[in-house]
Amino acid sequence: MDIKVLVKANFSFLFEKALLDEMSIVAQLKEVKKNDYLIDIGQEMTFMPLIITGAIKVFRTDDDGDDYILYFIEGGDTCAMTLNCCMKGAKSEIKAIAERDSELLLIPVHKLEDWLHYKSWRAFVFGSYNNRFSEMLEAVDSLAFMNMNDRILKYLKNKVIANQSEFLKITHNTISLELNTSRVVVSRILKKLEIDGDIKLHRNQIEILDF
Amino acid sequence: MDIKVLVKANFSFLFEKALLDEMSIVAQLKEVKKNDYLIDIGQEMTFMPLIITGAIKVFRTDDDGDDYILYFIEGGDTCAMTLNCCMKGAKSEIKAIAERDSELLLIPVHKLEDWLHYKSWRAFVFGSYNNRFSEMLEAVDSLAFMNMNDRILKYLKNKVIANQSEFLKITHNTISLELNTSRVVVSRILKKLEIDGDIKLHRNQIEILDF
DNA sequence: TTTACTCTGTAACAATTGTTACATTCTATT
DNA sequence: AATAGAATGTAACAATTGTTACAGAGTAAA
Repeated sequence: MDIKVLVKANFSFLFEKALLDEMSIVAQLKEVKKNDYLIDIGQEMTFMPLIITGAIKVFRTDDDGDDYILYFIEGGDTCAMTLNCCMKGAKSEIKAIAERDSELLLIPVHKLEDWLHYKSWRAFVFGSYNNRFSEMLEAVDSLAFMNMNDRILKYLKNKVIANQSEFLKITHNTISLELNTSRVVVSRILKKLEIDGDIKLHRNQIEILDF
Repeated sequence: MDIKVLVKANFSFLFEKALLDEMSIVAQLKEVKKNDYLIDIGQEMTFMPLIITGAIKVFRTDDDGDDYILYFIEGGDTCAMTLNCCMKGAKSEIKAIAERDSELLLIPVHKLEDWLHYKSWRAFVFGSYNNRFSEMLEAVDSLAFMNMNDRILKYLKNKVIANQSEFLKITHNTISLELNTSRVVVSRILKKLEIDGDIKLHRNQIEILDF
């Protein structure tokens, strides 16, 4: 599809005309499949991704390779980490994986600063920072104040939003890896959630009921 | 003391001359005492604080009033949450308390955007966002990957830096409140850290040894 | 010095989370 | 259909963290 049409269709409510035009020239489309890596810890960012369709999940990883999911990013948004890295040419502190098949618009990093004279771009950049910040706070809230039961339920609900479906194609093991706990703990709690009527368990699939 | 002198003395290595001049005109000095509140959750920001001397600690609070410390901010920096809030006129998502007697420079919020045409200001604002982001990631790391023992030790070491002293005037109970655990757990672990030779315990004071 | 209060130490126990082990069920492939 | 592998269920136990209870030490104020 034509980039110009894509940009206009997806971002005309966000950005002013002149910026849309500039964007059409430099942006390139990238299509990724579910579970494709977008960026890993230590890698350098060369592009800033704007999400057109789909969803991305963002992880923190420790020295042992253990992961913890921070948040999902959905259509019309970007990754503040990119902003972070692009600004100082630093290396990524997170890793990002496609939660499902997604379309991204890639913007060369230097444009990030070039475009700050556009009011709409400034609003977008700062807005993205703020959204990401709020999500980081949510992540801290979960870890600092909630028990495993509630954390898993919250995780599942966020996943419903990211996938726009109450039928989640996911295994207990994957959940345990994304929340940095063990598969047995996840199975135990999911069974409890099912008994409590919050979810319904199937093989490779969890149905979220109380939504 | 004269604001102009203060601004120049503390920020001339950060900002260009024209900006320093503007800052001298609109900034006002605020001195706060240890444990003074700077901002609480739900409050609106009216000023953006730049820290001249001292240190600020930033907390997340849940619905039950339980706190969890996110990070310390030291001299020459600002609170990205302020940036966050100032930008959209939103209410604070965090609370901030003086870790020790501190001097702040208060900048009216609308200047934040006005000054974005200064290259040095843009660098400062984005740099602050990035620093805060990194510290949020550190907070998540602690919660997601570390046990209580290591979290307490890390907390103490950060406190040493914020206070520029290995002799921390603090009670076990205060630590438990800032890390959202219980006093007994803290006492138990501190005793272990003392046996391990990491710290030395005194009444109302903890000495950090392995620094 | 007595009193009241805060701070610290510690034991005993409870609750939550993590680990090991193994059985069963489902699915894809041969 | 037989087989192998993945996914789930669950029991038994371990480790970590949280709670309750109480004793004793230090400190400030009467």
